[in-house]
Amino acid sequence: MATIYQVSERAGVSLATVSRVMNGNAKVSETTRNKVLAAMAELNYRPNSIAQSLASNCSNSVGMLVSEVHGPFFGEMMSGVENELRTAGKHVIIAAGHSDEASEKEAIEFLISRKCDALILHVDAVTDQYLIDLNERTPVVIINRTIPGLEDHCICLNNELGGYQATKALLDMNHRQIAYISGPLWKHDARERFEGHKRALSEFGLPLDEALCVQGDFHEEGGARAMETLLASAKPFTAVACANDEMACGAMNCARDHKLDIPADVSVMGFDNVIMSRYTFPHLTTIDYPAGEMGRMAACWVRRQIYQDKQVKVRQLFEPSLVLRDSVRQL
Amino acid sequence: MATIYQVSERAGVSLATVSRVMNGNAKVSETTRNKVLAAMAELNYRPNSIAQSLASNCSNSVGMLVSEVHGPFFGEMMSGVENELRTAGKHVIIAAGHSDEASEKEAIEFLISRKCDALILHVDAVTDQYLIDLNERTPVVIINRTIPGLEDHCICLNNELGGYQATKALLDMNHRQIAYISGPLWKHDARERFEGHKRALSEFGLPLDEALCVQGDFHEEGGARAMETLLASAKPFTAVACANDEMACGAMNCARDHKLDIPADVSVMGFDNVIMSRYTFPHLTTIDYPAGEMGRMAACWVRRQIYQDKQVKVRQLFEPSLVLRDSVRQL
DNA sequence: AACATTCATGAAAGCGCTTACATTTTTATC
DNA sequence: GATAAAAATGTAAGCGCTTTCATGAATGTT
Repeated sequence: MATIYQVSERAGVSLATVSRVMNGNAKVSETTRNKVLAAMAELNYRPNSIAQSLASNCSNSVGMLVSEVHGPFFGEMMSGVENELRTAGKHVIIAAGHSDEASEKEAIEFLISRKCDALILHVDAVTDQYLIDLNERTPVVIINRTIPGLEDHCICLNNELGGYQATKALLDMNHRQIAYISGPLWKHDARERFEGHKRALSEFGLPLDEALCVQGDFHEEGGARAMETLLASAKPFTAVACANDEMACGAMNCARDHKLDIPADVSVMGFDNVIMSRYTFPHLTTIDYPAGEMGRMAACWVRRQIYQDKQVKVRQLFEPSLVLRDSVRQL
Repeated sequence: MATIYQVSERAGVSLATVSRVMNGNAKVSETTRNKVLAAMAELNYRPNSIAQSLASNCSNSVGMLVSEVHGPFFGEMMSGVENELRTAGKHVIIAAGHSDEASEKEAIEFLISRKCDALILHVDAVTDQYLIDLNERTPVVIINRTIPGLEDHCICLNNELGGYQATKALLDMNHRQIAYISGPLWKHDARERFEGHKRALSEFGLPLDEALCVQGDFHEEGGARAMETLLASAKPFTAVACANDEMACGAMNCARDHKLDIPADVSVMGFDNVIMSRYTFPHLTTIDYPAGEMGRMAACWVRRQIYQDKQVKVRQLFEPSLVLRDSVRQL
């Protein structure tokens, strides 16, 4: 592997000059630039990115922490990040936090030890204060969470609005007895979505019926279990809004096991518009969460704020939107 | 950030000694080791991994190339890799190849420029020879493809066997008119699965009916289109084996649009046992592809062969297995 | 006690770049 | 053509580690 020194020798110039033509940040005469370029080509020179990083104190890498590397949701997000960052010549180091505080912190330390220039985080378990302190150590951009004092580092979906839209859609289709399967309420997004649900109800002058609200776990099993609970309670309902698509699937399966037809007997609303929701039967009516685009924006944030690429525009707030499919019917 | 120099100063020893206690590869007396450890702790010292990489010529990073970062299949695989590698203190750089030759090559060059110690590749578009040459430049482990001459670098699923199992299962349930929706036949895995299908048929003394074989694209749309073609051809069939789950979903949707009940009117067999297959209606009977485990094994290969961790065992050949659910019925 | 071994440590030369500063060359100005 | 200013290039000091080789201390041997 050729080094910058051999290039400089061959081109008959100094190291510094070669470095200059590589980085294009200082004037080099047309003649010498061509000599250098020619030497590079002849030697098939590739700069050693590690040496560059050490000398420039910039690793050109950004860490990304997600709850789980698998899972449709994060796939889209990582895909958006990878795409955007690679076109900028940066690379993504992936780590999983498993929604567990110790594990999230450990993953973050790992990424820091890797000298990432910035961290893109989708974390649940860690506190706001931790993130604020972390940001002092290394720049951070946070997806799907608003941290007071760090607002300009957050790429968010209006979860409350999504929760509202979901229940509003049900209400607009004349449902009045609407059950709700929430996510784990210690997660802010779960709470926000639930808030939206309540707002929609109250807008229609309906009280929140505690007996129709059950907490799930954002997974299929939890959705099924929650549905079981709802069905057992004997409280009648015509529709159930779920805080994510996986739980909606669980709920649908459970309902089917009880010989209920969807949507004839009960309508089901999801949230996230995960790929899978197009494959369920019936196809799930849900709220779109633009995860890929939000990932991309997190990457844009990094390009702009860390790599000083002021060309790229960043959008921080995203709006969910209703996706009508077949699991909800008009009453 | 403290450097090794400051640690050595504080501990009253030389740089070399500090380096020795860090790496544990040379004898250091208990006394000095403790002094150094203490100094490290006091200074909250973290070695600079970039400097380590430059000096040791080992980046501790491994590149992983998948077709798409999203997609359930690759999520599992990346998850397996990430897990295994992180416990070994290495990191994963992710890139997407989009099943396109130019794009795959570009991604590989990108990973190489990042000085990855090894590359884990899931590629379709690139030739065997390219991979053989590539392996001379940088160690490569290949998932889901057998390269002649590079067999010991391959982590494979017996796709032919999977194809066989799928059709055999259908035959065992007394289906005799079995349609087949293949993947794009320029992909080896698609070809292999198809071969398995043929073997099962011939084992039962059945001829391959060309009119019942149609080529799909491994995506939902292609599955739907293929089913449309099959239905239009007016050739009767009682079951359809699909080369992956996504196409099976497309086929099921198409069948449903034609008022056919699954599995009463037509049985559908998938392949891959992607997460989604548990959410479809009816739940898809399919062939399990242990993608997560195979990813993990690729990582183990790297640990063993590249990082010389002879503790870890590597398994290179994986067997698919039948997952019985609800989309296939006994005749 | 003299010598050979072994063990622990230190000195210093890289690894392949970037960049501040110094020097030389070119261009502009009168 | 002399001088100043600007532009191009070179010199060399890092960046924070690893590792070879040399040195000195401790131990063993007779």
